[in-house]
Order: sequence, then structure tokens, then C-alpha cells
Amino acid sequence: MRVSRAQMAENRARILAEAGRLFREKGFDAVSIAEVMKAAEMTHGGFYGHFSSKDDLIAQAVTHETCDAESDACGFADYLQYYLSPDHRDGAAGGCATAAMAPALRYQCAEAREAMAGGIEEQIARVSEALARDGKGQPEALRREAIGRWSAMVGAMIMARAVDDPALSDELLAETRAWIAGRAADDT
Amino acid sequence: MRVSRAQMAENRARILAEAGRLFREKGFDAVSIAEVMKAAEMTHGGFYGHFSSKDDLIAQAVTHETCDAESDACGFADYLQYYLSPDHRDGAAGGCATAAMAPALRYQCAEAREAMAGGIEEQIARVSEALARDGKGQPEALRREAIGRWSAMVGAMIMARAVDDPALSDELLAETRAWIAGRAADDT
DNA sequence: GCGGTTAGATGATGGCCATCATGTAAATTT
DNA sequence: AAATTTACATGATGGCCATCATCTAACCGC
Repeated sequence: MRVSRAQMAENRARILAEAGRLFREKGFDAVSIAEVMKAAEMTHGGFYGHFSSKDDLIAQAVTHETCDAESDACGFADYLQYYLSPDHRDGAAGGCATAAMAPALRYQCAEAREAMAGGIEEQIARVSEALARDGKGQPEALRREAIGRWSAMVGAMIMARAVDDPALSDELLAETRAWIAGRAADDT
Repeated sequence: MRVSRAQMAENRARILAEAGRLFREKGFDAVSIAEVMKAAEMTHGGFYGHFSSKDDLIAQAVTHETCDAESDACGFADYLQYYLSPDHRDGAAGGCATAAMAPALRYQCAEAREAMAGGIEEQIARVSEALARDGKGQPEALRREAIGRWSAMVGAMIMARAVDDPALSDELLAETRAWIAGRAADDT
């Protein structure tokens, strides 16, 4: 059965959104086309009308998720507090796309990896802006400061999600948070 | 055909070693039992005489790889220099097990995740020791310092491997290295 | 050295999944 | 409103993979 133009665009957007959510939650490999389509309330057959392959979907989902700039223009301290929280660790499906998807992009096609590069570039910019708003760091060192902090945040989150030891997991988050905050106090 | 006890132990060790290498290089999902056995110069059938399942192999491989303490008792600066180098980024098969495998452990069984927890715990100890040798940081803050730096190193490596943009990839490594080193200069 | 044991080889089996061929009905177009 | 297009559904197809059943030949204890 055919569907209106608007309906089709909406369907496509729903596929992308559900794919993004599922990919973040379970990883690219563990999510089948059929599962994505089912989550988008369609059958698997219609998929290839929207995307040329699963690789294509992955690339577009990465683009979609990383462009999703949800920096509410808050300061860095607030962002750090939220980012390295147990809630964020336990809610990968709705959380940071970089921490959830970047590791697996190592094995993906060039298009998806390029999209990730763009996403990381934007994220560096966002962190830089947050730092600038707080007046932290000299403007010329802002980018390095953003890259370093962002690396620590992503690394801590990935390790916290990897281990089956609640105490260690919590500690990784809390200590990395404190470590970064401690650094923030150094350079006025 | 049967094989001597010693030969069997050697075969088993070779399976584990090859599995570790392949898993780091290609990820758990992309490596089949048959591929591991072939790399170990056997056929796939003998696998279940050594391990009860692929999950079992993964758990034991993680244990094996993370226990592989190759800290040559060098100082932290040397370790950092090597760790965040393009060579290490491009040589995941022979590189750090945490950066290569931790992200995927999120989807693995409890045994493997417990092994990863142990490996990270050991790594924190190793970094702490390296920092102590350098006389960096007050003893009571050593663990926090180790966790923070280790998080940044792992995060930077994972992102550097995820992007398809050599300039950005190199920059992530170099800036994170400089950022951590800069911090090292702060606290005597 | 002999016989039971067993490591590893060979060859299913069943399931899952990406992709595609075809059908169908609804939306556009004129 | 008829003709045409096309978005999605249904239902293959072929490939890959984990796991297991069975076989065989060589080690190890006697």
C-alpha cells in the first residue's frame, strides 16, 4: 500500500530515530534490519525503499545522532556532572552517541566513520564553548582543553559500562569527574 | 587423532592467543570460532573440547589478555608517549586490550565483564606505580590521578580509531598527550 | 605393546539475517 | 476519475555461524 509524501518522510525519520536508539543500546551487529523496522512499526520489506543497505543506514544514523546537538548552552560543570553519572551510564539508549557508537565505528564503512569524525568535531566545539562560557582556560588553549577533557569523559564512560563491578564502575565515573574538576580549579 | 598432554596444552594456549589477537583486531562478533581455530592451525571441530562455548572463549581470552602485564617498569611519560602514538592506534591487534575490547564487553556475558573489571583494576595499579616511580602526585591522590589519566588515554585511542580523518585522528592523540603531560607539570 | 581413552577432524543441523522479487493498494498526476 | 506511480507487505533465497554427533587414530596407563 502506498503512503503520502509526508507520511513517507515521517516513516523514514522514525526508522532513523529507532535505529539510532537501538544501535546505541545494543550495538550495530546485534540489531537486525527487521528489528529496526519493527520498532518503527513497519515490516522489514520496506526498508530498501529508504536505504540502500544496512551500512547506509548505519552511516545515516551516525550522522543523525551526532548532529543532534543537545547542548543546552549550560556550563561545563553541569555537563560533566550529568555526563559521568550512573544514570547516563545505565541509559545508553538515550545517551551520548559518541560513547555508545564510536568504538564500533572502527569496523564500519568509510561513510559512517566520516560521519563520526564530523560528530566528534562538533562535540569538541560544544565543549570548547561550554568552557569559554565558564571563562576556563586561555582562548588559545581551549581546543586542547576540550579534547583532553572529552577524551577522559568518553573513556571513563566506556570503561564504566564495560565492567561487571558496580563499585569499580561508580568509582571510575566519580574519580574521573573529580579529576577533571580538580584540573578545572588549577588554571583559572 | 589424539595428541600428547603437552601438545594439548600448547594447542589450547595457541587458541587463546590467536583469539585474543583476532578479537582485538576485529571485535568479538566479526571473528568466528572457525577463524580462530584456523589461525591456531586446527579445524573448528576440536574447539568444544577446550571451551564450552564462544562466550566461554571470550571470557577466558579477556582474562588472558588483561593479565598480560607488559609494563616494563618504565616511567609514565614513556608509557604515555607510546600509548597515544599513531603506531599503537594502527596496531590494535598487538596493542592495549582495554582500548580494543572494553567497549564490546558491554554486550558480553558476566564472566567476561568480570574479567575486564579485573584487568582495569590491574591497569590502574600499573599506572599508579608508574606515576609513583616518577614521584608525581601525592600518594593519597595517586589512584584518582591514575584513573583520570587512564580514562583520557583510553577515550582518545578509541576516538582516534573511530574516525576516518587522519588529521583529526592524529590531533586527538597528540592533544590528549599534551594535555595529560601539561597536567603532569602542574602538580610537582 | 595393548586397550581404553580422548583430541581433534569431518560433516551435519538449525537458526538468523541481509537482500531481493513480486504483489498490492493507495496516492499522485493529468 | 482513470492512469500511473510507488511505499510498503509478503515471502523467498543464500550465506554464515554456533553447536553437536560421529569418527578415527594416537597417546597413556597397565
